[in-house]
Amino acid sequence: MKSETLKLENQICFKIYTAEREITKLYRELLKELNVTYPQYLVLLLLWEKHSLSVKELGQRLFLDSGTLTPMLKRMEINGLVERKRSAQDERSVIISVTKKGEALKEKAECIPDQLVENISMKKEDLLLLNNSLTSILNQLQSHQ
Amino acid sequence: MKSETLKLENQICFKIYTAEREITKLYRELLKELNVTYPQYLVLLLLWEKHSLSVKELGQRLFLDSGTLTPMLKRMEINGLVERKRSAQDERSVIISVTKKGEALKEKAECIPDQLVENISMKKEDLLLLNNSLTSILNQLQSHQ
DNA sequence: TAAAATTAAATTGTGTGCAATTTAATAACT
DNA sequence: AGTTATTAAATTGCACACAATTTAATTTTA
Repeated sequence: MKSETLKLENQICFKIYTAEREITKLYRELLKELNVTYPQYLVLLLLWEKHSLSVKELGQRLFLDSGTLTPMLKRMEINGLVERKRSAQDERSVIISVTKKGEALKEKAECIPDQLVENISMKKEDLLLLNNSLTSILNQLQSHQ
Repeated sequence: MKSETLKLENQICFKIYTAEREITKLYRELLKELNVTYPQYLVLLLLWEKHSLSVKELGQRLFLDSGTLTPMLKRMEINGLVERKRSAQDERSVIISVTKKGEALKEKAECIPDQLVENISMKKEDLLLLNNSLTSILNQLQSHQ
């Protein structure tokens, strides 16, 4: 009885590990035209909403630290998608804002969610179930910090 | 109506992306004593069952290619966990076998699934639901190769 | 206010993960 | 048999991801 649960646990972790890479692979294809990675796309999604966010705020929303964000944002800056400048109010903070070029990608990206739905092609009901399950396990995982 | 589904899609992908990192973080803690990473632990799980597998077979089971496996297996070899030798039957193939030291880790690892269950602490019923949902989306994702 | 503590990014170092290419061995074909 | 095609690893190059440390700025506190 117990060992079933243990095996199941392992399966679930491995499946999440595998699903993450499959999703990244799918996004790689969909984002090829925009010349951005999936994590960069996540940053853009936030900046298309808010225009400007500090590195700290981006980190809080994406659960990423400066060790990941700093070099990634520098690459996005080099590609002309974002600007980085120190906050005048607090010189410790770095404000990231989306450039016109970055803003322009929003249009090209409009079709991506549709394409994603096509590729995954699951019933809305099943997607809701999956969403609820993921919310539940994320709450558990993140409750330990 | 459609746009809700699209948003949901994005949420699910981001949640899987986040959950994968939270799970890896949890495993990092649990595997610290064994001095292996989560992907290395997955290799060991297979080798504890089969003792010897080719790089190709490991890749098929873990959905990883030689670009990932070769350097990882070399690190595991350096740490004395596995041996790598060319197959006599087919010199193209490299056979990975677990060493005594690698075998010895199996005992230390016995408690990991229990600790995992403790940390996640979800009802078996919810775990089954999540497992089914993940199987479903993985089938969808992997059906496109 | 001066020293100590905290905070935000950046940096350093290690380990994946994968596309693309290369190398070597085997299989298939003419 | 000799050429071509295929296959299995390895290699190269790039982009995360994160622990640990460092640097600089701001707060807190004595």
